[in-house]
Amino acid sequence: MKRVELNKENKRASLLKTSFQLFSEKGFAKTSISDIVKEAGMAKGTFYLYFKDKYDLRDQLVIRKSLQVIREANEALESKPQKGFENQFIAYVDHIIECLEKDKILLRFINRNLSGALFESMMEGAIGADLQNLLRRCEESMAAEHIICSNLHLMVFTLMELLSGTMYSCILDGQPVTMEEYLPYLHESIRAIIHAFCREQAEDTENPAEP
Amino acid sequence: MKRVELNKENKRASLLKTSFQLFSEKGFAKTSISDIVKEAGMAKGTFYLYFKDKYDLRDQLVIRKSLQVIREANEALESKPQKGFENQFIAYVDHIIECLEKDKILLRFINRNLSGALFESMMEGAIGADLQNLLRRCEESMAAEHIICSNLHLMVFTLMELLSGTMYSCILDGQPVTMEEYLPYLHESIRAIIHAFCREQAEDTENPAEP
Amino acid sequence: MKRVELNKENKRASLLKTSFQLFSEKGFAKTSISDIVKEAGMAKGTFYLYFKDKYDLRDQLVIRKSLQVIREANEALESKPQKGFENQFIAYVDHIIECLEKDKILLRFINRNLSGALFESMMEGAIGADLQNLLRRCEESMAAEHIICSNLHLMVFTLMELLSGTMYSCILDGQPVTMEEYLPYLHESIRAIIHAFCREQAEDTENPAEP
Amino acid sequence: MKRVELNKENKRASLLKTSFQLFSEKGFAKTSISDIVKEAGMAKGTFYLYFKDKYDLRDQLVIRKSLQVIREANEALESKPQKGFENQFIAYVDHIIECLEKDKILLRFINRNLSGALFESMMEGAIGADLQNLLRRCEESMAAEHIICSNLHLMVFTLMELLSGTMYSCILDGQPVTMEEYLPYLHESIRAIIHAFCREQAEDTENPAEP
DNA sequence: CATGAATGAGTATTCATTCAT
DNA sequence: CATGAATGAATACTCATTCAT
Repeated sequence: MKRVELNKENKRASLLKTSFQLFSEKGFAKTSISDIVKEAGMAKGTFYLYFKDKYDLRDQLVIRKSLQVIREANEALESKPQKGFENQFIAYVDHIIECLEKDKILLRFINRNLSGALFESMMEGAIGADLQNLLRRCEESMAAEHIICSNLHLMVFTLMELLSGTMYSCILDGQPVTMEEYLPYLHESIRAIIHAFCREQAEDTENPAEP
Repeated sequence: MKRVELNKENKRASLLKTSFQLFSEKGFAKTSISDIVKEAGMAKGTFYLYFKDKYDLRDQLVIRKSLQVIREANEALESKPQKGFENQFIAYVDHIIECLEKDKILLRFINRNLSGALFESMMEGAIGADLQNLLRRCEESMAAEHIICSNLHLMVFTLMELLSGTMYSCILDGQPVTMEEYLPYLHESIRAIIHAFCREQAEDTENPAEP
Repeated sequence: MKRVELNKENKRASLLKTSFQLFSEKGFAKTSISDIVKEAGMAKGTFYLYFKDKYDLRDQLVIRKSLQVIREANEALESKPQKGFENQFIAYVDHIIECLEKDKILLRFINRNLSGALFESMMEGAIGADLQNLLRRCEESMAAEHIICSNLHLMVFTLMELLSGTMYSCILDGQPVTMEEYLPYLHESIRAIIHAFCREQAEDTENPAEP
Repeated sequence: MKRVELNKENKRASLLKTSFQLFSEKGFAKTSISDIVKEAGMAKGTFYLYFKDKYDLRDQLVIRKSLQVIREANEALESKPQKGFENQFIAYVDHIIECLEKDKILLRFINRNLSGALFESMMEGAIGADLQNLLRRCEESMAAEHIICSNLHLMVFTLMELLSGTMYSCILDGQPVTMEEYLPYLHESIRAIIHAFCREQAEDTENPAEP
């Protein structure tokens, strides 16, 4: 029964916003549709005009929020380009960390609610496109720098799993150390993995760009 | 007196086993206590003689199952000792992977239900002791090989986060590749991270403590 | 809009009526919410749209029923005014007795369920206002008759405790005698207590009775 | 699981004592047999060796506790005899008040749990005998003082109802005043009621029992 | 579009009571 | 006598979903 919440105009947005708050506070399982509509200041029936059920709402929420993080990281990367593939990648990672460190609730939310099934469906939507984009840009950078990667997909996968796991622990729990303390080690680990996957192309003269 | 004690332990074991099965099949949220006791063939009230509630049951389950994996890996490691710290660690990881690849349900269960709060409480129990043990053994190995690690704790943290994230994806979803395909890359990544954290001690005799 | 409001009030009334019946028949503790809604012909959930729980329902019931008795006694008193404070008070008491003798279930219900805590909260609501009214009227009567009461509050308290205790025994159990038999003794006792608390104002000459 | 509570010897007494405490603290309805035996440090089954059920236990408790109060008042009265029937009665009342003011828990317990049905059954047991005793003593006192009471039973009934109602309010709730403040008014009311029921016998010789 | 009253299946939890040991 | 594990009926309460207005 809070406000009338920008009445009319944008009920869907209001429901998304309210439910994000409640899911973060009380968790998904303990948040009822009743709670959401009461907080959003509308009637129960209205919920079903916009979402199929609670799960539908959650999934839309995860997609929007994840997309938002990735977009922000992309934009930040474009506005401040780095020299060299390795540095670019690390800058990208730092943007994501910075973004989620500012919005810990979002981090917790994404981590809690990002199920495998949903993740795959996201990969075929806008997020997938964005990530394809990222991969392509990586390839370009590496080509420009004459770097050969044994398996780009798996390298990104490895790096992303490392990032998401450690980020969650350090940012949210400060366990085993805070993100600030961990960051140099993370950077080193990332560089080490990149080196493990990549090698520089042999001499320019002998190998004139893959004949 | 013995008969009765035995019977109790059977009851508890039966509840744990049944609920593990149901949680794995239908998920924790969609499994009711009714389901569990019906499947286990006992009265509802009996459940409450052994567990405080569904959450208590789940936590005990996670602890038992996790402990089991770690113990198995420890035993396997002891029975087949490896040469060198790096190889030892990789063998340890391989044991865990092997163990969870055989029991995917267990992997899914642990990953789904291992919340941060529970994890920390586990670290103060038997599992914590086992992991302390592991760390100590690492230290001994490294000392014996004159390897200096910049931060052993954070190295193990990094390696474990990498392992658990990739393991979940590859073993359970086969995404982006199967574990079999990913394994060589994982090994390389592990070695790379270890190298990033460690360096060999300078000359044996002279070694004037970092000149 | 009106139809719906009306329907709601009917539902609430139906629950109150049904539960009063059941509480009277089987007692509060042995009446379940299931019983009530079954008897009232509605769904379980509907109950919780109108009352917080069984205790809330009971309290609302006690308040309504008590108010009803007091209101009736007030109305009866106004329609048949008596001469003199003492007679007025006795007439008031007789109205209450008459009213509860006709509705023994109500008497039993009020007596059983009127806890101290609820009683006090009632005293701050409509019932309190009604009783304040009664006290004020008593004061006026007494002033008009030049009667001085050493402590009006305590007198009414004393009389009411006497009334409620004896009423319950005599009307409901016929113990030690029926109300009919006891009534003259009750009247005498009331008069005696009033005399014990009050005395007539001194001599006419000095204070010529407010001419 | 407290102590072993004077093990063997006196389980019944232990159960009575423990349950009195718990009933007083949490109320009868919210005290379970589990609570009682746990607190008394014995097994559930043991309860049923001594009491039929919770209601049986409560009733025995009420009887014992009530008897105790009456006995104490009787003993106190005998040890400090008063001059005159009226003073005797008031002394008796004061003893009861004093006794219950010291043990408010007991007062609350008796008031909460003394149902009409139980009361009657008590009247046919030891308590009834004690009260008969009291009545007989009253008659003797009055005869000795040449006082004639229009109805001794109803007078005692009236006085007792007045006493119990006001005592509960004043002692336990301090409402509308404390017992200390109320006591003089109570005494006056009692004397007034006694006077209303009794009159002194006219001259001894000339007045041969109401001509 | 929006409402919110009504539903009733479903859930966790309690507890008096029994009975084999 | 004493135990306490086992029972399962019973209870309060929740909540996603529908539908008449």
